[in-house]
Amino acid sequence: MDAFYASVELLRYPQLKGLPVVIGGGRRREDDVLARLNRELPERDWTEADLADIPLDFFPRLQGYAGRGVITTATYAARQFGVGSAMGLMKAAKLCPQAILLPVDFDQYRHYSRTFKGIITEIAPLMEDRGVDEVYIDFTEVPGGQREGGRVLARLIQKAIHDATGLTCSIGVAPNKLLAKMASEFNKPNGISVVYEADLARRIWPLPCRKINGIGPKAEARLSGHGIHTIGELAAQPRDWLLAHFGKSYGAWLHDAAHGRDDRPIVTESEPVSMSRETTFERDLHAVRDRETLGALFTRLCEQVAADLQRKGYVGRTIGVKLRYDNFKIVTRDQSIEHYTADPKVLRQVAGQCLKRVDLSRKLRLLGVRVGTLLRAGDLGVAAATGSGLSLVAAEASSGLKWGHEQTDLLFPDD
DNA sequence: TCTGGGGTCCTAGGACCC
DNA sequence: TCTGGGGTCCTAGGACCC
Repeated sequence: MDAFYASVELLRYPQLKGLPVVIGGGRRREDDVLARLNRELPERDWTEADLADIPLDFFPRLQGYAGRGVITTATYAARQFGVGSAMGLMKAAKLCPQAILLPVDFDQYRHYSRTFKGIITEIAPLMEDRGVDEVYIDFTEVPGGQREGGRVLARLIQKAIHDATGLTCSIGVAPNKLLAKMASEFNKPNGISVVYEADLARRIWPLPCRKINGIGPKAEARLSGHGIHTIGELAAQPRDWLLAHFGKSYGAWLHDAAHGRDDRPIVTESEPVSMSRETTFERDLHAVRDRETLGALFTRLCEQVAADLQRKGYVGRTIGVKLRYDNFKIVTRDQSIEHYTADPKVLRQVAGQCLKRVDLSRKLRLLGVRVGTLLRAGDLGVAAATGSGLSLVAAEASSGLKWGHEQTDLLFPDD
């Protein structure tokens, strides 16, 4: 299989090119650049079309930021100061106060995301969605896909995306998804890298283990404890040694990954497993002292999840809560119920029961509500009828009359 | 001045069933 | 007194990714 990994760079203001910019936060809507322009320079009707004309002075700065937000993404100029994704904005403000702070605008991202993916599927239909700004493509069967090792097709996709959106895009091309993802990082932003199997030792092995998609901070630390820092050092470990120290499954995967082996196919369709909503409070809350605030937030989270389920056409039957205490410890509780639902009242009731099973003496920082074991709402009747019927038939076929009859009552409690 | 929100997948123990 | 093996479902926690 030949794979592409493409990710777009979501920077839309040409006048900010080369400047330190961070995107994040989101609570301070008054920071929205267009809103502020229309308030302070009302003689012009500022719209999306005028983004390139916005004077630099009108962009808010990171300096003085107060709040719990984190950085979603940052320009390369900002990263020079040591700021980057997932860093707290207040810490970033210390490192780079002059950086421009833009709020996250999910509606806008979704719009650009759809456009970007639409363009790609027109050219190469086998696309795997990996989030708002990233995709894998299998271009083995795309006409002309093999020219210059895929570079020609990559340039075509880059140009089409830029023409339609003004966004730049980094692309990695390799024999599989693992290597394509690593290749896409070689030449950012707006670059194309082609990595062949023969390049493994020269281009992949010198990289830190952390560059492998699937090795996070914990695994990196453990490897480091064994003196393993680069992918080459990882590849040099005997397979049996990795199995012994990292388990049968993860150890084998580590060994394969270090040797550039990956046979995962491109997955073009997938069903959601769960849906959730969570919120970090502006200040830590106490279950008793802030009971009303917390109760209202809790109800709202349930309503939001219910609305998400309904909008997307799903029901679920495992309902749970997530709490993060002021010491950052996370606990979860969930409960499966008999009937699938997307009813906010049912969610609130069951989630409320879950909440009773956790320690509420510590102050809370975050509260979340989750629904799992999802089913398409349209398949609800089908599952109730044929699902149960089939299991009954199977039971009778395998064990005769011994317990087939008593099952009948259990399987159709409401019919 | 600590550290968002929305996901997936894996592990592991216990209940329960055959 | 000691004792199987396989399977599924449920729950809790944790690593990781975008």
